[in-house]
Amino acid sequence: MSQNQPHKLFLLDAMALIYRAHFAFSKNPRINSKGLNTGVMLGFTNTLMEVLTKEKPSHIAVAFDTSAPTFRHEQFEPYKANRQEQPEDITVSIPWVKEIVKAFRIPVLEMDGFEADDIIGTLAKKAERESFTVYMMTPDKDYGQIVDDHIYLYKPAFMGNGVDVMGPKEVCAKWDIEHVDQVRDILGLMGDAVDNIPGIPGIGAKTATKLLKEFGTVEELIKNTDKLKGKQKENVENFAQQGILSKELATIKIDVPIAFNEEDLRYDGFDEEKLRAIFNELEFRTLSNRIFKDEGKKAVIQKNEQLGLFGEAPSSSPASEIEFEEESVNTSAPVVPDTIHSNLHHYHKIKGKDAIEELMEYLMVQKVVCFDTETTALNAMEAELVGISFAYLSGEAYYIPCPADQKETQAILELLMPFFENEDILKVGQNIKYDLLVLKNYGIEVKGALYDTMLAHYLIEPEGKHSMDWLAEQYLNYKPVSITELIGKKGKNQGNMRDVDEDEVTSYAAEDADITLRLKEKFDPLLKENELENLFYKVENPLINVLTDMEFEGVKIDTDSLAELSQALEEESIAIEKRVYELAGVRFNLASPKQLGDVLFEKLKLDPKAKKTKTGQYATGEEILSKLADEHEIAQAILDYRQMVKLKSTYVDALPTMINSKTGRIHTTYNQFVAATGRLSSINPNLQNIPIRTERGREIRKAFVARDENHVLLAADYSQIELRIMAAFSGDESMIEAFKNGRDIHATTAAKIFQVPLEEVTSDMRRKAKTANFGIIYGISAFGLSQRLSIPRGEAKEIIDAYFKEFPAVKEYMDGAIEKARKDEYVETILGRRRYLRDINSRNQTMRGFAERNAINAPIQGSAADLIKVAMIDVHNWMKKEKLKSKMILQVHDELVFDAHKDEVEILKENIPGLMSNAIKLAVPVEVEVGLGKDWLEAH
DNA sequence: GCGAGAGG
DNA sequence: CCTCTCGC
Repeated sequence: MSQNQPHKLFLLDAMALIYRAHFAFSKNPRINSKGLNTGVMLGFTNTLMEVLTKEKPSHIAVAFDTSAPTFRHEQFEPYKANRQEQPEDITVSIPWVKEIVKAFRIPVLEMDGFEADDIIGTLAKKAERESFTVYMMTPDKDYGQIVDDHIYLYKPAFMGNGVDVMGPKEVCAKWDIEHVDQVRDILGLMGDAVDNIPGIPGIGAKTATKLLKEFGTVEELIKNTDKLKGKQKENVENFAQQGILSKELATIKIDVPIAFNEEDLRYDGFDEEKLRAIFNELEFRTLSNRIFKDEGKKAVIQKNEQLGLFGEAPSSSPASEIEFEEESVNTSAPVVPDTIHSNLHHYHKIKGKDAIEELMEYLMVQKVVCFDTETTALNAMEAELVGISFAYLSGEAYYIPCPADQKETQAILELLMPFFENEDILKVGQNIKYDLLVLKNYGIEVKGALYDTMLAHYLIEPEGKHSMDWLAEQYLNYKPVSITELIGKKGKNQGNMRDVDEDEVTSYAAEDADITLRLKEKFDPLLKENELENLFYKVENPLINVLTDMEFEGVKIDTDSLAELSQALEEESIAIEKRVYELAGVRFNLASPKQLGDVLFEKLKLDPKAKKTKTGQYATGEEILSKLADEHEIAQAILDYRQMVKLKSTYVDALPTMINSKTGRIHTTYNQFVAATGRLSSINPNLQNIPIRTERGREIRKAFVARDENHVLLAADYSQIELRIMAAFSGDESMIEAFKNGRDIHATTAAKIFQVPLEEVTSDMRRKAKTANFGIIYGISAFGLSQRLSIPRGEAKEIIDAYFKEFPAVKEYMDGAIEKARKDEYVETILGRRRYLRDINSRNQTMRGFAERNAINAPIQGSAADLIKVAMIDVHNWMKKEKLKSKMILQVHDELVFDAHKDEVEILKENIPGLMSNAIKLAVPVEVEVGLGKDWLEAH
């Protein structure tokens, strides 16, 4: 065999896997029509199939114990005597399992006088010498002693735990020992109740570890009892022999007289006829369909052939070389992703009270359960439930259809209520806020901690895609059933989940829950590695509940005043449009920047050096038109027209159409996954860009009103929060000083950079300083500042130089941030939220510059986001604790808006600023301003 | 997909 | 610097 071909040997401990399957099915036994309990056979076959498809061993064997006594019984009579009588189901199942293994054309290894451990231990060591990578598949911890550079302990997935592959490092870490050999010493000292290995009395896992750290082996310990004290000394001395014997019993033999013959263990595919016959006998119809179905067969068998694994596939196939150079099973991803057809799973449809109640019994004893709702709409506030899926074991999921009859659905939910309201079960979901909101509309308040896989990935890879399909492919090499297959492409003609065949929805929904759960397993270690656990568990996940409540509440708008405004804007914009055509001397589409550009710069020739956009059009942006406005009436008219059209189309006319017919209010959706800096964003509609700067814009703000006469709007906003964070991070004395004394920060900045007393700061100086302050936060350049202030680049540079001279710590901080980014390729916020800046070392000036500005801006903008997120959680919890009637309804980056009950205005005003200021401790005072009013403009 | 403009 | 929505 050439070195190019894979040497990947899997050795399975049949007995251990059989016991495992037995216990997995002991709660709900599977009895076939002949009264045979087939749970063990099914569980074992599934595990075997999973190994073959997922890990693609080149060689494989299954080892069994025999009933003959082994050398261990001869050494120590009570060995394994403790073990209860083997359950009858297992005794009956063993011959079946052997037949199944044989039908897979996998060798069955057994030898009188030796246990499966010894056979596996011996073969593992022999195979390693033949340059195999060996995986010992067993949940039995004793095998740790055999683990070596190329021998791994492969614990199959079980009860919610994913596959666990342990090399020497992991084994040593698990027991806190120096060398894997010491697994024997540990077991020798502490004993093993299951196998009735006695050990030394009074020594458990902890003491064993401690003693071995000092003495290394059982033998050395016994020689040095003089270094022990008291009862421990006595025990070790009195039971020395028993300790030595225990170690011997726990030692897996590696010199069993068994030959290692490579060719015998090579896996060549299964015997279809035989396997079919066995499955028929056992009545494994689903499994049979899956394996023998044309698609399934292709996936299982041909995939392997492609990889050059089986038969006479050429050994020089480049794909196979690349594919199998990998050492670790986790990285040897197959080329073709698994799908619902090729992957092993059990997806069940659960219907009827009895079945649901039975499922509930299982759910209620879990610690971690994933669920997912299927609905009729994308908008959670308008969606009806079509079904709910649950998963708590990888590869296993349940789907409960919910009928269109809402009474029946309500009755189903009644049965599920104890699960959703259980405080102790971790609820896992992909974009779980959606599901919470759907359920909330059915009157269900989901309680207990949440775990959103989308959110997990957002923290791990802030700028990545977080859709389930994408994550499944990336992390699980799995291609889920696509939603378009079920309900068609997005858009007008997209079907409704309600109309899809129930079995198809079952597969789809159950798969979603299953995948989500499996993603969690992948993300857990990544969150830990990147130190994101605190942010994830303490901030982002708890925030989901806050956002759910806010979205559920929504906000009231005054449609009458908007209708009036619409009318006024309509008339005025038509008048201005007319005026523009008069001035231009031609009619054209004013709403088309392309046509406008041609009219302004080709026909009217307003600017011979007119700038163009990257697509070759003339640029007609606000900045450009503003410059022309002094000389040309048309420019100002266009600006006015644009403003009116913008306000009308984006707000005045759009908002009333977004009112929910049931609640009469507007419910935005807060997106927790899109802003790379950690901010929230708001869509459908975006309530984070409601106008405020212009007179007309403020009219729109006035239309956001309190819920009724008993309420007012209360707005609380952080004052200069990003600048304060900059001051705190840089530690700049004079900036911190200004904040501590509550001075006008922009005026103070102006006084410093223009070298005048505070009283002599003009409004123009203040404006420039204010722009400079914002620019600093954005990691600005002299060019950027000159643009914003419409001043020459040289003057802008002078301002920046003066700024850095007056605030030297700010300059240092900025340089340090870029330095850190260059080293780590990421920057982070106060709570450790990361932003990766992989272009920071790019040779492309533009890309590098962009990354450098981000290195400065991201930690500041992101820390401000961290702060308000924590504040939202704190305020929300406080309001809940106080059982207030008032509701938090909006968040606009540095501002929170409340629908405040008039009776509670005082208590809110007293508590909210403090909760917001103290959410995270900063080295500068954090100020919060509170306003009240019947509408948002007045409150702000 | 882009330009423009609303917000922070 | 970060978004979202509109109309072309």
